[in-house]
Amino acid sequence: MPGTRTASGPPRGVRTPQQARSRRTRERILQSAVACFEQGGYDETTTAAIARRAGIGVGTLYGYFPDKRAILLELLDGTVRAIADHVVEGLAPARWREGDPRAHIRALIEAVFSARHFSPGIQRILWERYFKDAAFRGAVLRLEQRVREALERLLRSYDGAARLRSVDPHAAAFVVHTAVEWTASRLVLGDAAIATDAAVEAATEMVWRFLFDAEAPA
Amino acid sequence: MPGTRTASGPPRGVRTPQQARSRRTRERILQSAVACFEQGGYDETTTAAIARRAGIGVGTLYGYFPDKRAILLELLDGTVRAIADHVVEGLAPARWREGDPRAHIRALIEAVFSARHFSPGIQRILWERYFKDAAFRGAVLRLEQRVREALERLLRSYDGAARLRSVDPHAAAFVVHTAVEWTASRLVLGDAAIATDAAVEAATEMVWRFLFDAEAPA
Amino acid sequence: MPGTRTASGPPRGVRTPQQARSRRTRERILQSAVACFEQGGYDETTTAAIARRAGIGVGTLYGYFPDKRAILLELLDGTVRAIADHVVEGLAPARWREGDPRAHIRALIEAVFSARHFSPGIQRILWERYFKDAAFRGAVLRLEQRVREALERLLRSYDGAARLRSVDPHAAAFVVHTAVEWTASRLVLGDAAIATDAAVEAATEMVWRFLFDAEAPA
Amino acid sequence: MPGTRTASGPPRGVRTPQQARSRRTRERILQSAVACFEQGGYDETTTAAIARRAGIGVGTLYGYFPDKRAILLELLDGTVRAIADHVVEGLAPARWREGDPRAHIRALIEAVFSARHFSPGIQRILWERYFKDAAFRGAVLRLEQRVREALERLLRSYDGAARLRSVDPHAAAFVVHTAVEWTASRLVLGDAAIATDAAVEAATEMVWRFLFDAEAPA
DNA sequence: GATGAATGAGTCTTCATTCAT
DNA sequence: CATGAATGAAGACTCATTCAT
Repeated sequence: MPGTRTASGPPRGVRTPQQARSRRTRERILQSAVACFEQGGYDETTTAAIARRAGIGVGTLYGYFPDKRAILLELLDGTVRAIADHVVEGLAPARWREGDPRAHIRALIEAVFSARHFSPGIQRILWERYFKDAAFRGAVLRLEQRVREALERLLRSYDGAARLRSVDPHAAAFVVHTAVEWTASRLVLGDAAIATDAAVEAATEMVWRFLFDAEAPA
Repeated sequence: MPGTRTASGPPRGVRTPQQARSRRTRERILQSAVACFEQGGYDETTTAAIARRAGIGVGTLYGYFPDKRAILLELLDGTVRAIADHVVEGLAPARWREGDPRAHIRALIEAVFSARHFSPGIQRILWERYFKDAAFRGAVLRLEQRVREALERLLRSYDGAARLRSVDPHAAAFVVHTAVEWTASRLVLGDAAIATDAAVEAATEMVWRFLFDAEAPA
Repeated sequence: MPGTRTASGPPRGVRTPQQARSRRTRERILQSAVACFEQGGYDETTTAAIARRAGIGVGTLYGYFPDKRAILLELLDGTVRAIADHVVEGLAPARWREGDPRAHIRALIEAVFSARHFSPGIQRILWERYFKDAAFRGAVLRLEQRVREALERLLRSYDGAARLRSVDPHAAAFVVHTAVEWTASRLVLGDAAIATDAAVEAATEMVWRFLFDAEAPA
Repeated sequence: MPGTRTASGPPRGVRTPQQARSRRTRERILQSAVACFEQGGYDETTTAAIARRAGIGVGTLYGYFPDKRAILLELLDGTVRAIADHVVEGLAPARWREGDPRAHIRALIEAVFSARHFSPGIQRILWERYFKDAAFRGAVLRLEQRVREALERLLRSYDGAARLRSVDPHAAAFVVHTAVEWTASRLVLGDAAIATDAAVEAATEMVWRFLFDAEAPA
């Protein structure tokens, strides 16, 4: 329940959005923040700039968020958590009972890539903050942890498969997750001259061969 | 004006010890910078702090480096470039003509992991700056590019191999490089509760199966 | 527009309860202000905090008082003026015609001490503002002036007394008033490890000996 | 030893004045601060204003003092502590062995009055902060405590005297000190239309009669 | 009359860089 | 060459007050 306060202190800028206008203002702030962050990075973006672009006063902004960082955290929830939730869902063992594992892998990787494509600027800020802000890093780590655990659970559920028998599911989950995450991030950030399709295909192949495939293509 | 000579240049004999001292001062600055950056991050470290720890005045520091960022760039050369050089060397096709590919892969991955282990603080700063400083990112990208190209060249030199025939070497190089790089980085930064050995093993297995292996383990 | 009447003014009967409610709201604001001021000081207390604690909106508060300072001024009238009035009354020469002067002195000092004890927080704010706000200082000075004048008048009415003959009544009034006022204030604020009784006794003795007594205690 | 630091942190603006120019700059800051504080009060004075009046940049100011409050504290030491030291000295029992007690009293009170006259603006700020800043209040209280204790010690050393026998020295010291302190302060601040001489005389008479005199003037 | 969202001027403080000594 | 005092632009955040609903 956001907005709930324990004691008696002042509401330190947590104008709970109950009215329509309020909600719209809040939304405008977030959108402005994304645009500013994308353009100039987090540190370089001033709260005044966010407010100006949102067409409001600085004070108003502080009525909705306790500080600059809170805006970023909110953005994280809206973006990264959504991706994580989707991936965790896609890793539910029940889904993998039927159908081709390779197709499943490809679908998931594709989802990750396209999700990250949605707001490349946020990706950049995400990693920028990750190394500078311990609390932020913690939040990201928790989300990643959920994904890794879901992946590990899936791998363990396949324990009959030949390839998986000889691999530590914990380490495998870590490596696979890390590989896909970073490939997607770097690609989205334009750090490589690779077509997205080709990258998805290569990543899929790598993961599939690692975890499932055992036959040489003719 | 003490030390001013009319037109003949400084005497040969005096110069050398000065240069030696100069080199030592430069070295002290770099060491101090590493320590400071590791402790508090790049942005949070003031040039005054670096100078103090190096036992010199701020002005002196600016006699050796044009600005704060130059120190970091220098550090990058000393750390990241060394790793890159080593990896590029290890990827020379000539070396892979004989011996077990899996052993080669493992050796390289191990080298990357242990190299990055050497100065985890620098790793952190490396990535922190990567997302904030375009020029810095460019420098890193150029180093990475060299590695990826070496890797791609190696893959192409194996064109007879069954597995590699069905994979785009460019994309494969990108995916493999990205996966190993990030796995090593995150591990070094303590972002995962995985033993280094297990991670190396898993990464090796993934890359090997992706690129070479075609038989199911008995 | 509910409640709008054409041209006849509001009905007599309805007004009174509104005024009563108004008075109650006003009272609530003052009480809230006292509590807030005591807790955190004047400057640190925000108008929003006062309103919240009073259970009303900020705008409403501004319907009852033109600004923050006006609330304080009102409080001053309710607290300090009451003390001053009481003391002035107690200094009326008519009262001192009969009875023991020492008993009178003691009674007055006691009254001052206990009055100030009533709301120590207000005492703190009183002096805090005194030095910061010229208008406020003026208001306090006027109240003090009345007390000093009453005291001076009393002293002059005693002009037969031996001790008083050799003292300038104006200066004496100032010194006595100032001494008692500050002793009471500092004590109430907990700035000294002295029992109130002991302080009252000492102050009484000092004033009495100064103004009246001429015999050494046996 | 000001400027001594325990651990390794940066010297947070404590440019220790060892060079002549440095000392002069420091002095200029303090003088400017006094002038600004006197003119507009502590809270209202911005660090920028102090710097401007001192003819230096803001940053320079922060090189000499960690923050605004430190400047005030320094001022306190230079002003109030000096008065306290002088008074404590004047209260040494040895000095009172010979000579007229009344003359001693008068001399001390005169000293207090004239000392406070020296920098009335500082007096105002002193009391302004006293009620707002707990640490500051603590510092003042400690100084006062020293004076009160010296006074109490003096009173106890007189234990043969008739008047003193019937008075609690602790309470008496508190009352006398408080009375003189506040009379001097209020007078210096121009809060009363009394000539300084008359006030000194009245205060002296009050204290003397309280503590020593037992005979009615003929 | 009540409300509370919006306002924005104003404050302290930091730090990379320069330059007179 | 070394030094470190001086600089001043820049930024996050607060809060008394207003006014549209």
